[in-house]
Amino acid sequence: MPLVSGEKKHCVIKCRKSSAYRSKGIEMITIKDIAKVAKVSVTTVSRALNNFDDVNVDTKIRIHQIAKELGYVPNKAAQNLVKPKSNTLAIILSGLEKEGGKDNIVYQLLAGMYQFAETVNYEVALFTTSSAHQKEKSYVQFCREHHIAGAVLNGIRLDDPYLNELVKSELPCVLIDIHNGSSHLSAVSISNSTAAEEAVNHLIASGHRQIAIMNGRKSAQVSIERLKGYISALNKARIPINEDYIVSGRFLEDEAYKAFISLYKRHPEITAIFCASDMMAIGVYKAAKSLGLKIPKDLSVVGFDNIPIAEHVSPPLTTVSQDFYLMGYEAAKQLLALIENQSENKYIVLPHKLLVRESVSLL
Amino acid sequence: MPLVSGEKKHCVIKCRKSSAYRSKGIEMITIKDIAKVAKVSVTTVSRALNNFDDVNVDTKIRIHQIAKELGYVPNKAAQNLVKPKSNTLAIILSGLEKEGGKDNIVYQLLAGMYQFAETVNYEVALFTTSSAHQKEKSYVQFCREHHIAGAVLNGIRLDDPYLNELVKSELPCVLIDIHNGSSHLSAVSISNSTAAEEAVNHLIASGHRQIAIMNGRKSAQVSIERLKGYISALNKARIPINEDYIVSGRFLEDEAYKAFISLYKRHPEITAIFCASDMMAIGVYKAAKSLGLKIPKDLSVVGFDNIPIAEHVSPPLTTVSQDFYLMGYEAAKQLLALIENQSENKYIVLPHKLLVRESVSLL
DNA sequence: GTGAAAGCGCTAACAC
DNA sequence: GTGTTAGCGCTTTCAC
Repeated sequence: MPLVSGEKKHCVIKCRKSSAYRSKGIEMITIKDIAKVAKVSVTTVSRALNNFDDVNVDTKIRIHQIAKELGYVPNKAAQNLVKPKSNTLAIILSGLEKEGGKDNIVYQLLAGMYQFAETVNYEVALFTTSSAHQKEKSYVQFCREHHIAGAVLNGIRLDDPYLNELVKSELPCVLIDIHNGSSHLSAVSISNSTAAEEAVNHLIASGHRQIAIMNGRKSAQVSIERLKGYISALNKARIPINEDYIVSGRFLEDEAYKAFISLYKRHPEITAIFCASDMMAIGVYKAAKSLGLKIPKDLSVVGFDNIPIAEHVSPPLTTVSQDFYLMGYEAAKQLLALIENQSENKYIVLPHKLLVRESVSLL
Repeated sequence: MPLVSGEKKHCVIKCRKSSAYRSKGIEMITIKDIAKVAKVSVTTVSRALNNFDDVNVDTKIRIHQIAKELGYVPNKAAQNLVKPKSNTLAIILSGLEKEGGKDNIVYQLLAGMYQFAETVNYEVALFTTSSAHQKEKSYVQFCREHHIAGAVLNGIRLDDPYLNELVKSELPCVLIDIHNGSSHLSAVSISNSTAAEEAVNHLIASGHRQIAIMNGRKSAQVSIERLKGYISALNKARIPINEDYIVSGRFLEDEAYKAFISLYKRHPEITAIFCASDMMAIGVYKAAKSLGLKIPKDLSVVGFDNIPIAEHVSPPLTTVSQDFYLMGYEAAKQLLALIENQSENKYIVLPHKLLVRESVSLL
């Protein structure tokens, strides 16, 4: 049928042209092009490229060869459209702010997650709930739009309006630092209360009795846990809790700075402070300096996180170390389990470690 | 025509089902579903949702309403498949390594880029050229697969095998820290040679004559530029260049530590060192400590980058500050210009600043 | 072992 | 102002 063949030719030429246009000059080779050169059908090309074994070995080799020569690159959009399962994981962050990266936490999380994703041949997409789009687009929406298999969430507040939607949705999810008992949600974190308790115990063991806590945002579950640990340590040592000693720096250096100055003015009897993050500990260091207090002689401080700066401040900061790289890695791993094995949701508790440096004095 | 209507119903039910399967329980509402409820065609729905003005206002409102009620989320894959222009930018990093984030540079770049992308309603995809996939997948391949409009590249080596492919491809690109004269490539960086020259001048002005340089990897263009600045400063001050004073720490703290110890053993007459990165300066700090050298009394050091740690080491590090957030922002901006306006490629030079702290002594 | 054809969700001519 | 239709690139029944 020469007529049909002629029609086909015309069609192909049209396709080529439109392809060239659509990607502004970057010619896109499709399986159709390969099929044409190899003189087989697109079906065969597809099967060959996907290494099906119901295709002749020679044909397969030939097709792979041609694909390579033509510089064929599969079109993910087309694949996504047609494939039931996605192979991309999302990491959803509360935000990527100019001042927010100093603690290196997000970077480590990302690195761990990418590392794991790579070993299992998954891709990862990064989504931030930034100010501008926050109102318009929810996490679930983003994930659906992008054909995402599941998400790891970090830095989400307990009162986040979209958290609830997520819990109700069926999207496989792993929460970092939030332990919530929903069936398709897993969680990973260290034991924040235990870690905080150890930190405060260290202060107590060093002879301190007037111990304050610089806590983080109330809307963060870790703040709640760390406060719990602080209270527990004090209780066990039969040290009365002074509500006045509990202040918040909202995880911010500057806020902590201000909060400590105000606290110290009211309570100069304080000899030690436990900070729920190293960034806040640094704020306290600065406040102490401006108050003329020497650390650890006049004030002992313990931090939390072990960020890169912690070992470089003077005196080096005693702190609770967390492995955020591992956390990202494990979160991704749990996510995959949720996605692939339909496995039960789990709550993974990672190890932590109290790093004793030089910011605590023996009283 | 009740018959037709009946058929339609059947069809929709089928669609629903298969949709449910494909996304494991997450039911995907399509414009077809909306069309059915609104009793209009998919075209009308599409036009309404995209805010075309050739659709009746009431219909439009009604369709938006229904879409909202049904929880409709557009399918990006389908859109990408059909739309000629993409609205996603890529940021390609040399790697996301466990130990690599301490300097906070990547985070700032990301933050700046995301910030800009958001203002212009673009998305951004992050791609890392990690060890495992490096051989299999090139930048260009990734970008084509993902229907990406253009890319910002950071941390690419001059000898990167894929850099060349990129230059030859027609993908709009912005290189950070590499100034290359290709027509569809823009670049953004500070003036590294000038900045280095200023840093070394500061050392010279403080009375130093025996000045070493701890340079970065040779395969990085910034290393070349910073060395240029070092040489130029020395030349202008008529201080002879001693090849032995030029060592490399490959931008790594540990390498710099070792390199400095070895350098100092050979040349104890050195009174100052210019480091091409703060991380290396920190390595030098440690080396100095283990050598029993006091900074700045016995050794003056100037760093480069102004990473968060720099102000916290003791003594606080005098360094050249770069604004990486701005760099990411500008890179994305240039990329957009390249993509949209078909604008000429440009080389954007960002400002830098010598931050004098306390690591340099007056000789 | 291979091909024809349908269809994923969406947009864009083109007709009415 | 709205509907019909074709098609984006790919995978996948189902025939042969």
